[in-house]
Amino acid sequence: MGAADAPTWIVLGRAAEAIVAVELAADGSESGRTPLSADELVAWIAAREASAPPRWVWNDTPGWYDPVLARGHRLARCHDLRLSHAILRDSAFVADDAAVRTAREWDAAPAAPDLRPALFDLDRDAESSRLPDGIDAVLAEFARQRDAVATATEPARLRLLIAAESAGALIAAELRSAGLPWDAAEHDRILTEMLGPRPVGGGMPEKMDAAARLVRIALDDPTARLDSQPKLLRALHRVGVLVESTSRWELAEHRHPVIEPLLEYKKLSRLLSANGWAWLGEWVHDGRFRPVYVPGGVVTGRWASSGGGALQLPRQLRAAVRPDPGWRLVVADVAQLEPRVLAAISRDTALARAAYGTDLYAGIVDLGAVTSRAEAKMAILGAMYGATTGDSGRLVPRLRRTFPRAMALVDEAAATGERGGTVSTWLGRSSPAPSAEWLERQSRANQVDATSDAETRARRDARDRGRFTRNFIVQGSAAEWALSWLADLRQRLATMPAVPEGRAAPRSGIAFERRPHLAFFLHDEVIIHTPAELADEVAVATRDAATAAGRLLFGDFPVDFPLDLRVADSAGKA
DNA sequence: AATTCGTCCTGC
DNA sequence: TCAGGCAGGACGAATT
Repeated sequence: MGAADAPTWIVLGRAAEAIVAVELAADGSESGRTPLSADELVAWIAAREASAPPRWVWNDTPGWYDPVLARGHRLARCHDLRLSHAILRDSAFVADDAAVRTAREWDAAPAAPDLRPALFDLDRDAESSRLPDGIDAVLAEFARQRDAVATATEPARLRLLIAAESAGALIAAELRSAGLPWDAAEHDRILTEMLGPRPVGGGMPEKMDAAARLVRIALDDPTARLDSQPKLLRALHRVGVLVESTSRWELAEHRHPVIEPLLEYKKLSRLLSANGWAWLGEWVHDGRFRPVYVPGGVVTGRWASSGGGALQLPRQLRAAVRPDPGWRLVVADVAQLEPRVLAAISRDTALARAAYGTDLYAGIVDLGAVTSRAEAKMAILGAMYGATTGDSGRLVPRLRRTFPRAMALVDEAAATGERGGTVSTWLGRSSPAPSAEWLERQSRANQVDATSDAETRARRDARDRGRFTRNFIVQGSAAEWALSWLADLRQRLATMPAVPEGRAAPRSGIAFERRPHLAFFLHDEVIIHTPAELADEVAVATRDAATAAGRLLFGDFPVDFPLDLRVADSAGKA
């Protein structure tokens, strides 16, 4: 079959006793149907991908793609029906009466990460996945989704969003497969340096114990319990440290001999419990940290993670992120992504110009809106998060004069949210409707006999929701840019040469992991694991992908996305 | 005993 | 690290 005849989509689903692959032409008409046994499925997928990559359509990416990855194959494109459904169901770009909105059986929450290759166990009970997987149901949902996009007010943007979201699903699976190269010995060294040697019998590490002893001396209580917030609070009160909480920032405001060792104890205790030896043993195997990424796990479209705290790795441990011998890490993050995205989606050329080719905050200082970089940063964050008081809130009005378009967009988003309306990101992900309780409290507060208490609460609810919708359009649109960046970069890396098998980590027989590949993603940062000789080429590709993502989403609007990028032997600060 | 809630700290 | 958005994880306390 020549590329001209290649199907646009191949839809996978379950039939009576097997799996069936249905090929669809560009107009949606069926052009082929192949029954497949579980055993032959992966080989068939790989063969079809090799001839002319279609867009694979399936109910949920991990169930179908993990077994393909495990057998060493990578796929270029997919359409993830679950993720796309969640977007289309709520999108304000989609017609109110679109059938996709009422297909409730596709509302399944992101499945708890199921790492077993359950898909190919034809006898598994329906319990393990509540998502439809029968081929007729899958084809019907795909048709509903294509119809919803075709009749939407912004079909091109929704197509981009669905493609980016689906690419994210592939990337999440590949990130987990490849893992983040992790030097357990270096991690152990850091722990030993900070906490003391790993205790053999389950006791407290030396340096933590030393800090605890100093705290107990200062508290004049040899048996004080430091891990119980209420007990610690009472002990502090007894020695005259009248804090309301035991949080670090409040303790730091007091002067007392107990403060310094207590802060030290809390720091070490946190390190031990969150990322100590237990974490290392549980999450790092064969030199890789493999968290579960959850694309679309956050309402705004950001990814969440489940297990291992992948999105909260403390800075002090990043030195343990190390490439394999002969390999390098390319570590890149976008400088001030969200305000740049705000400039683009509001078409605020003044803000874009302040950011262009430089440090955005410095650019704002140059415009005279504020007098220091620190003020610029606080003002911008306040604008995006809805600060009304304090230093940040005080600075926001100055931005309103300097960047009226950008500020009008976020202010309008907040006003819409306060009224109970929904807002949408650049590509069309819409905020969820307010809860029934929220609406109930608003309407109760509007009745003539409303108590002032009810009015106060409703007002606060409304403001909370306004801050949410204000931030939603910025955070969500930034997530769309980041996904586009990642998807573009992934395809560039896929064209780079693979090194011979011996040059990759021993565990990795997977072909794409023998060429430069994504190893970590965190909102606006990416880490690529690459053979050393390709590192410079990867760095260029990473920057080019950022430029391409900006063009794809914002056309020729003059906003740029400069990267802080370095090639390194460690993800820790050089 | 098991589950949920609150506090604290980490990341963006 | 005061404020103002989005998260996850550990742990102890409260609830069932």
